[in-house]
Amino acid sequence: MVCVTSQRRPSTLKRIVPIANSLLAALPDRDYRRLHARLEPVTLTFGEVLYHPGDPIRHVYFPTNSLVSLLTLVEGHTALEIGLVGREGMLGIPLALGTKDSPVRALVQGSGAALRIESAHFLGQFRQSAPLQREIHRYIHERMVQITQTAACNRFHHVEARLARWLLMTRDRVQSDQFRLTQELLGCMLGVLRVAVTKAASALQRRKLIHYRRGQISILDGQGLEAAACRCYQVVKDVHDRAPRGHSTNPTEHPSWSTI
Amino acid sequence: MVCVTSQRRPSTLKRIVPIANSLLAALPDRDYRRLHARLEPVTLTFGEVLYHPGDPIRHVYFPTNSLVSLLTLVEGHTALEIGLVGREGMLGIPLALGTKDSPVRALVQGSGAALRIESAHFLGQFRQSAPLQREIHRYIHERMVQITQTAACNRFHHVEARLARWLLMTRDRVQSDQFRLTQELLGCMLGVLRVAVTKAASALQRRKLIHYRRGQISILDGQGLEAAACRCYQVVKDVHDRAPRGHSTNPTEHPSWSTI
DNA sequence: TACGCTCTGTGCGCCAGCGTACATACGGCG
DNA sequence: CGCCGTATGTACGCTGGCGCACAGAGCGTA
Repeated sequence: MVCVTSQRRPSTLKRIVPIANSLLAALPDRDYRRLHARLEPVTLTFGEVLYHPGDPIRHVYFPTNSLVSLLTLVEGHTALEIGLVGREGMLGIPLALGTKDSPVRALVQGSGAALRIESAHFLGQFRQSAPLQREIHRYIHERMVQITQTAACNRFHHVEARLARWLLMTRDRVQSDQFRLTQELLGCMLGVLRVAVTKAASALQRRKLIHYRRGQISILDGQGLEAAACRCYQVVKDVHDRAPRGHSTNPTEHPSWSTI
Repeated sequence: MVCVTSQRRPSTLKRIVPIANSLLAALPDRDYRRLHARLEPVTLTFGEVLYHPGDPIRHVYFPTNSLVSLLTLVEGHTALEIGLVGREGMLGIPLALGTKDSPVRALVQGSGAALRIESAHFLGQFRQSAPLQREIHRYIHERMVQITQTAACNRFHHVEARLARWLLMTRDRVQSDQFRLTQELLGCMLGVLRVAVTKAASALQRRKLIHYRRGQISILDGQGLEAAACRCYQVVKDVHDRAPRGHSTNPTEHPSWSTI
């Protein structure tokens, strides 16, 4: 596991910490240290909105154990989720692509920690560090695949399968079989009415795949849930797992979402 | 209008030609010339498949007056379009992001010309030319917005509005009010049955917005069609139109899709 | 303990799009 | 000219999700 000691510089992190974000963990020490000087640990709380559509991006965020979902707003309509970002990713891709404003809303879905860096500093680092560019480019590709798959999934698959997929994706990112989430919110994510979520969730619960109680949800049978989900889950996961990443000293270092 | 003479090098293009692809046209002369040595003019014909999902990308294409649509395949299902590329864009984004394989199918929708370059050469140029990087980054962002909007559109809007949007998008890219296209194909694009397209197209025709006859479609009333389409059309168009591009000698050079 | 808020479950009429089948129109070709 | 393949139009039963309304259930708080 990659660790970094902040011995040479007075840092906001006083102790030896594992790098709990995959993008950062994949950087060579030299590049990470440079970045680290500008990184600020923050706590994200459920419901917080990090980006509003059309507003300038102030910070780039690297979630560690928090979870953020990206929503697109369609004229009056309730939102639709088009991306889910956890420790495997980052928020603020448009900056890396030369755009100042976020086209989407970033909503904190699971409270937790993240590292953030001011936009100007991020851009400076991004220009300097080829490894950072590589990692971020890889992640952008991953996210494009994710959006694409989600688009098709939303079009073709039924609520129950999509719900199962969403739960699995969330599990992978928070690395836990339990998390908080109301059906109301889930409706937004999936772009369906709350009642549709209720029906689908009830069905999954009857099949003993999940347990649901007042916003607290537990996955009881991951295998079964994967079977209930559409293939879209595997497709996106495969793209992530197969992607080569990091400074290739140890290729087995990052085999899956659940590894740093 | 930007023109390039190929006076200093024996070139595949023997005469002075306007650069009919926006991405290329936005490059400074120096960068364009370097690229030009490796560019090969090709003719794309309707139905041709440029990329198969999972296969390595052999060339990067810059359509000039051809039209290519990007389709994602979902297990057995008929395809779903998630991008439409004309003279304003390029094919082969994954290469620029460090991935060798195309995740989507690229299907030639409208016969016409394009410029292409071998992947290895493209990567060389991409690494060398900051303006090329800037342009492509801008375009990647544009395309992410496009996919995002399409995802939401496919979820929320009805076939008739989506059809209208698709026709307008195509018009912008081929710069003509007429083009060939069967309802069968349109069904794939929109992810609906052919009969649904028939109904929607008939409705638009009854309203004198379009004229349809055996695969030959004409837009009669662009204004009316825009009114019939969902806002998604404007949203994506605005992102394109507002984006600053090119070597900023003449900012009014590229106000819209219909300008080089 | 009682109230109120939030979250979840159920019912019902409605409609867009599905899936399928079949009918018609156009146009190229022998 | 007649044939055939392709493109388009129409019909009909089915179903998933919409939109709305309302009922119960858990939990915090006064």
